Amino acid sequence: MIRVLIADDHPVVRQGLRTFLEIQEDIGVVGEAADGAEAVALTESLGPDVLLLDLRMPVLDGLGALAELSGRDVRVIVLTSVSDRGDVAPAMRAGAAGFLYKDVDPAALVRAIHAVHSGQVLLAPEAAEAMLSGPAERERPEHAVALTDREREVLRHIAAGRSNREIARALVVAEKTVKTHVSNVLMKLGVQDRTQAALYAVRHGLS
Amino acid sequence: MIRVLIADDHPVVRQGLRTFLEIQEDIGVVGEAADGAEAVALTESLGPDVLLLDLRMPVLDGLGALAELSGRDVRVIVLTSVSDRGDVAPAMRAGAAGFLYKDVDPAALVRAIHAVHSGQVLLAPEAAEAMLSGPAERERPEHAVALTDREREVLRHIAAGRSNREIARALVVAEKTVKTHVSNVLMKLGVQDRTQAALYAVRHGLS
DNA sequence: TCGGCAGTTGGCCCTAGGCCCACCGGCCGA
DNA sequence: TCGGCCGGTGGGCCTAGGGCCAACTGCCGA
Repeated sequence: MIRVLIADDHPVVRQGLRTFLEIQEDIGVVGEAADGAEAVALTESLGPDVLLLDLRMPVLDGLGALAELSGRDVRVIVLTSVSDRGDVAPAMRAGAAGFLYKDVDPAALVRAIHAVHSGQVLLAPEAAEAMLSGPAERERPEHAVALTDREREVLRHIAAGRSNREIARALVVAEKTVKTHVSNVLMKLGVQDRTQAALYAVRHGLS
Repeated sequence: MIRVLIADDHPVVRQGLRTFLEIQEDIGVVGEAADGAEAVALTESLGPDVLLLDLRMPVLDGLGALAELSGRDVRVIVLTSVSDRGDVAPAMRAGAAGFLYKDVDPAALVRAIHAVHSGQVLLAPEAAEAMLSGPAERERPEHAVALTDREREVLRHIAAGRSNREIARALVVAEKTVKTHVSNVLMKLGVQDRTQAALYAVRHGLS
């Protein structure tokens, strides 16, 4: 009997998975978590064999949960609806044993649970491709994100770890001007702070 | 019915695999090849769905056969007895959809054939590890830098772009505690702020 | 037993960072 | 000509971040 914990912020998804998995002979659902932190806590208290883990969740996202669970005796299958190539390698590196998308055939999901439970690692085709092409084959979302030349320049400096003051000195403008550009960059990238912007730049080859 | 071709230079192995696979309901063995070149030729003439391919074979080895079969409509599972990490990435890059060792549990092999036939990619644990550690077998300067376990954990969260408050929530400690760890991490890494620490972590494979 | 290490937490404080308002001038296409 | 875009700048303000002090507990080896 493989004990499975389901972590997804959508109750419908959790219910659907639970219903389907519990009609399997040798799979039992031991619990459900609605966010990453709860997933970690329940993993510790319930001791599941396999954790089905969404990536986009509140409080603590899937990658954060993976980091917390590093070293734990649980096999994690990432089950995500978002096809972001940039998620695959970090998730696998953080310890995921499977990376599947939510459109996976249910029979294939059951097989994946077995495979992963037996120690193997399993990837959806797109995820495998993302892993194989590696970090070099990055999208260039600056074309999609529409940063101005100046904003791009400021982002490069952020991604080099510089402070606003240092950037202002380098560009020979007021620090206030840099702050304006930084705010615009953060807004356009949809991130909260410069650290996330720097990570974004590195991950998307903007640095 | 999944049509399988078996390529291995040992008759006993071929016979054993054929016997076992043919008692499966939905798997049929369409042929056996004793070397890489024969594997390629039979793949072309018999059109199997899945090829079980040994790596160490005469005439043309497994990697060579993979290169020859590139673009063909066949899913290849490498089944090798040799645990050579250096074989994994080249095989996967050459188009293998699975990488297993000959000590694989027979039930797991059947599942692997199904998974691979459905388009997924599946790796034995050791093979997955070889893929993840990658060619850039980076130094792990955390050993040189001497971060404590907790500091390393906090650094991972920083490198995921989280705020002190978020990290505190995730680790179930006071924000003040996180700030202390962050300060220690910054000092030990010799950086000024969290952005630089995050970049350091990413660059040195600590994330 | 004692000292060092790790983890935790508090008080205090300063400033870098980021948001919200506003304005200016130059350029360019409708 | 006018409006939008871009780059530049200022005022004001709040808080997240980080440094500097301190203290406590538990663990473990000398």
